[in-house]
Amino acid sequence: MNKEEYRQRIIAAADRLYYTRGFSSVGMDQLRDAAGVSLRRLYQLFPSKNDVVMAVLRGRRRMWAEGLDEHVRAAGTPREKLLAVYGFLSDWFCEEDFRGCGFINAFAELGAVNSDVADIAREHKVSFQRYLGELVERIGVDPSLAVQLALLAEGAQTTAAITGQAEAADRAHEAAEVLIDAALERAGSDSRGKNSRACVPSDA
Amino acid sequence: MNKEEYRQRIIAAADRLYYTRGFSSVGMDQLRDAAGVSLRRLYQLFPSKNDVVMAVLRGRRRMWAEGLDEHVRAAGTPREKLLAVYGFLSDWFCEEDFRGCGFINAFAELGAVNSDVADIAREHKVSFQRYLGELVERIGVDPSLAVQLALLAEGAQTTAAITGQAEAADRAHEAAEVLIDAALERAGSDSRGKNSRACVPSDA
DNA sequence: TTGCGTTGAGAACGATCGTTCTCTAGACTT
DNA sequence: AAGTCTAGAGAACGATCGTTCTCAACGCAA
Repeated sequence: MNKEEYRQRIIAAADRLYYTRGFSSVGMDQLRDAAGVSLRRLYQLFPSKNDVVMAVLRGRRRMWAEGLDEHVRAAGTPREKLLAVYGFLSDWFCEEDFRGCGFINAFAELGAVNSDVADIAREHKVSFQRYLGELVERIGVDPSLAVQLALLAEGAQTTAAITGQAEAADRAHEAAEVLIDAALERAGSDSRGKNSRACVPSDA
Repeated sequence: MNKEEYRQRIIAAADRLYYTRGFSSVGMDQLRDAAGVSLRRLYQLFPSKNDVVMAVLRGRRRMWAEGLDEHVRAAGTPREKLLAVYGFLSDWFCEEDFRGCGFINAFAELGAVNSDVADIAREHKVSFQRYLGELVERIGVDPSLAVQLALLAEGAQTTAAITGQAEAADRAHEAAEVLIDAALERAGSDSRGKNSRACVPSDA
């Protein structure tokens, strides 16, 4: 087992522990036990706990982006791709140990006293908005739709985490349909002439 | 200065400290200094730190509900009342020390290891949904609109907190308008006959 | 085999934190 | 004035935690 394999073992164990119990309530000793490595090796690979935390968050960022993109790519039309975001959320919310967005949690717990954590949380959220922005661009509607859809997704994450309602993803999906279709209608009417509040079928 | 005044002083100081720095990074000594009371009196009024935390959260729940209701009552029509929620959020997000929803933060930091905190966070979110539910009921549309509007509000809170974009409230407001009007249209067409996807002016 | 570098196990250290205790000074009662 | 109760200041205690250190065991080259 080489250095990189040890790193991954540690990160995987830390991710599980930190996600389910929070960062500050998991000590390095528990992490050592869970990862099955010695404290010596742990500190050799990660000079401080903050390094573990950041490695976990970076790993989570990558996993999340890849999982989302995979889900979205499987969808057909641009409109379906946008809606696939909420399917991705729904699957995630139904996982047994779901406990909200790791970056929202990290920001809430450490963001005020740890700017590295605050930064990566911000980057994660901004890049999600950007990702939605690219999908929105393809259907040629106002970019502000991307922010609206992001708000629904963020809200679904915190709602599902705190209240336990995994259906939040479905409500977000329904709302997203309405918002997308309204944006499409508006784009359609704008391109055909100003001030005409046209009535276009929602599956246009 | 009587017992109750001391309690309020302590809760006010704790609220400020906990909200801006998180719960676990604020010690009882700092709270003592900020509140200007002796450690003895502090423990006399709150037998443990958890009691302070819970008192802070209960106070925040009341303040939040009152502030929101005040804002909503000032609005005229039921539709405007629903939209006033996002005006309330906008004002809040622009406050200098805004750092997200205190209950989301508390849940993220302590929810996994402190069921009192998890419970009050859940209660807060559920009662917000219920509050929106009552407003939605008055305009006679599908109750699921309340959940959708709640998702927008929750999403705006985390987005504004993490990315610093106070405009999230405005985007949520715009999205809420679209969702409300779509629900009104749907209710209108349902009451006039089934399967007629009628085109009703959005200010109906 | 001897010597050297590495590793694991876990003790040790220093800091922090929640909580309690001590000591002292002042207020109030009789 | 003497005694009693209360309260403030902060030391002290015990636990926890991040981090480092010790020491013995092991692998391995010469």
